[in-house]
Amino acid sequence: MEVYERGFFSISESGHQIEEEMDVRKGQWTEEEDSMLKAYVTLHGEGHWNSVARFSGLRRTGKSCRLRWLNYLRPAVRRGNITLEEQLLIIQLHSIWGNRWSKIAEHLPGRTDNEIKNYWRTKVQKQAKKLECDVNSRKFRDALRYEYIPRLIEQISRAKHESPSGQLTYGNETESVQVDRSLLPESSSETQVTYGSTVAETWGIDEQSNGNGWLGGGDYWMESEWCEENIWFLQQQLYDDEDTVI
DNA sequence: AAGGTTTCCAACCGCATTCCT
DNA sequence: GAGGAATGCGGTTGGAAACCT
Repeated sequence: MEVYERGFFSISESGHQIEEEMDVRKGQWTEEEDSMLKAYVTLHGEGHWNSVARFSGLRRTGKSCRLRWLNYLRPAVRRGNITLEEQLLIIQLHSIWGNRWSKIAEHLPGRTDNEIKNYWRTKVQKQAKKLECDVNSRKFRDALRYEYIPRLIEQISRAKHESPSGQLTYGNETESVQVDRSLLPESSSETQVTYGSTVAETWGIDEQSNGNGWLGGGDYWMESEWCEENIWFLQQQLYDDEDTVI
């Protein structure tokens, strides 16, 4: 169903402000709108979104055009599931920056802040809820950092060795993700996790195994790792730590 | 098969920040 | 420097798809 709302387009033209009232379309973008936006931006470049909205023939607001381009149409945008390495990065970077999604997204080539935010809410927060603790609580963070992630890495390594070729399936990725050492928290003597290197290095994964350092593309989604066994394990850990972790 | 519920993600909204005149 | 427009960011929501009963 098409949804229109009466709204104003406001643009600067030759130093003058022009405002025009017209119907503004809302809701899902159609293929036709996508092609119009793509064609316009390809020709004129990014930016000046209100002008894009006005002159491309799209009955959308500048904001809407910008969002659609950045989150969906931009050639650099990676589609598909968040890879394991990306998941690890997100968890790690979130522990440093919190909900600063755009900042986190800067370190995940082709991923948008919106995608990362959605991932966090639908996957990570959901698990925190299952564990009956707040996603931002020290408990949950420590559980992830000291127990869950190393355990995850162990499982990956095992899977790696169990695969017939001795290698993980990486898919067709060509980009690699690295974590800036300065962005990482201090390493802890209490954990086997050592921060301050590439993610692969950090968790003992052989970066050379696929020739490009990318761990993604395979079937190693976090979803599959949040199995009952892991939930149980984390719950036990949380209860065990009840007195020691504030 | 049908209806209800849950999940997921694209897109909207409002506020903050940056840019421009 | 001030004011207004444009852009960016993070929280929230609506609805389609998937799943369950």
